Amino acid sequence: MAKIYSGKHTTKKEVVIEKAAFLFKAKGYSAASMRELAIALGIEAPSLYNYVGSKSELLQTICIKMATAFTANLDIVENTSESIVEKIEAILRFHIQMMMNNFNEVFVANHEWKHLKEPLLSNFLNLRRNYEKRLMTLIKTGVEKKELKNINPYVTVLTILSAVRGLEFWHGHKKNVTQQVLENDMVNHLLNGIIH
Amino acid sequence: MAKIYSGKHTTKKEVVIEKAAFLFKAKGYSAASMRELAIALGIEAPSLYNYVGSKSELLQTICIKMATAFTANLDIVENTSESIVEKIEAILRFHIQMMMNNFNEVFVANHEWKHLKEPLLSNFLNLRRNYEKRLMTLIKTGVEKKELKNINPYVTVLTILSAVRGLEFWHGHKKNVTQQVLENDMVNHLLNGIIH
DNA sequence: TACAAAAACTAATAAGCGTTAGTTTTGTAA
DNA sequence: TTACAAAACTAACGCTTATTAGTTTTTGTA
Repeated sequence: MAKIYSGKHTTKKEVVIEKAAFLFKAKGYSAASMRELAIALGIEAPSLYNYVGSKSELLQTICIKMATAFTANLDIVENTSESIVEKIEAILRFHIQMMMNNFNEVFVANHEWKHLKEPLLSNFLNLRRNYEKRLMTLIKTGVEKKELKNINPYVTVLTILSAVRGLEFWHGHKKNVTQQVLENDMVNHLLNGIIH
Repeated sequence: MAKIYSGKHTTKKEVVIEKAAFLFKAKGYSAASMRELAIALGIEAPSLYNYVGSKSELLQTICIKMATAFTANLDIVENTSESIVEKIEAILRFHIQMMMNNFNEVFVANHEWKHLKEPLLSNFLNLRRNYEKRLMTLIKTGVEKKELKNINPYVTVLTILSAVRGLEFWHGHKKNVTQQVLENDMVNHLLNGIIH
């Protein structure tokens, strides 16, 4: 029937991906159907294949896109001349803001990656592992420079990344607290726990 | 063919539930099939219905069981005469230990609850909301008693619960660090960030 | 106005799903 | 050994799934 909506600076494929992210988040990748996605876009299911190769391609696109975004930010932060604590704060705030501005896609990358098919699954997991390793190196350097307590880098990275992921819950109950308060309090909680 | 295995102190239904938790965790509730579960138990799919009413009943059992366990612990901790900080530490350690000893079921309750059907979905969410509220009250009391910094109770509960959930990742990479180190470091990180 | 490409449609396929019905095997106790 | 119940089986159901093939409609341009 209607031609699917396409915003100014987004291709139609990007519109499909956005809606897919919303649906995958709401129902999970497996439970979300292509028919459902099509209906949400105002078209019939087979018409989707004018834009997208397959259902799993949608998931792939979302997951890799997010992994790339986080890695790109880390590239930048690593090459600044800030202190380690400042770098960690910058990374923390980036995570929080990504959670706010790209909620659906971040959520899907965090929760539905297990449905990726090989070799993309391994690819994605490698990106993540690498990201975590670089964060650990950052923590380790901070400890050596006495900017941070003598903490275990692995546990610290785990704790920080997990806490940030928890913003998903906030997203559902925004009313309780503003984004600014949330961001600052969380950054403080997590940084105060590890600095001297 | 073979009669399904049944341990000493577990009914056959409990064996089915355990395997279901493992499968739901590994593949997600929707992607896991009853046929698959049956094969994992060495029987045919229809035989499952000698023990279980339906697939969704399996999920319900797991989710409610976990929610009940956490609530029961909170009941106990609340009624001790410990300080607020000690109570929070006790709760933290309980979460961590549940994560270790009932990994699959905790994971499923955390990730797959969205596939619960009404009215059980609302029931489950109420239990969780209630749990969080009681934790917030605990934090609030700690702030009033000057045991804790002047922090936002909502953000604090969010941060703590999320960080603990992140133990899922550790479960996959146990080698990096022992359970004792992990538990202590995480407790310290999260407590030091909020105490005076 | 005509033409070509993009984007929608309808119809259909094969595969997998949870689940039911009805039957046979197995294990236990009289 | 017989009888009964528990627990397995086979066969099949109706439904949903992602996807394909082939066709028609819509759109933008010359």
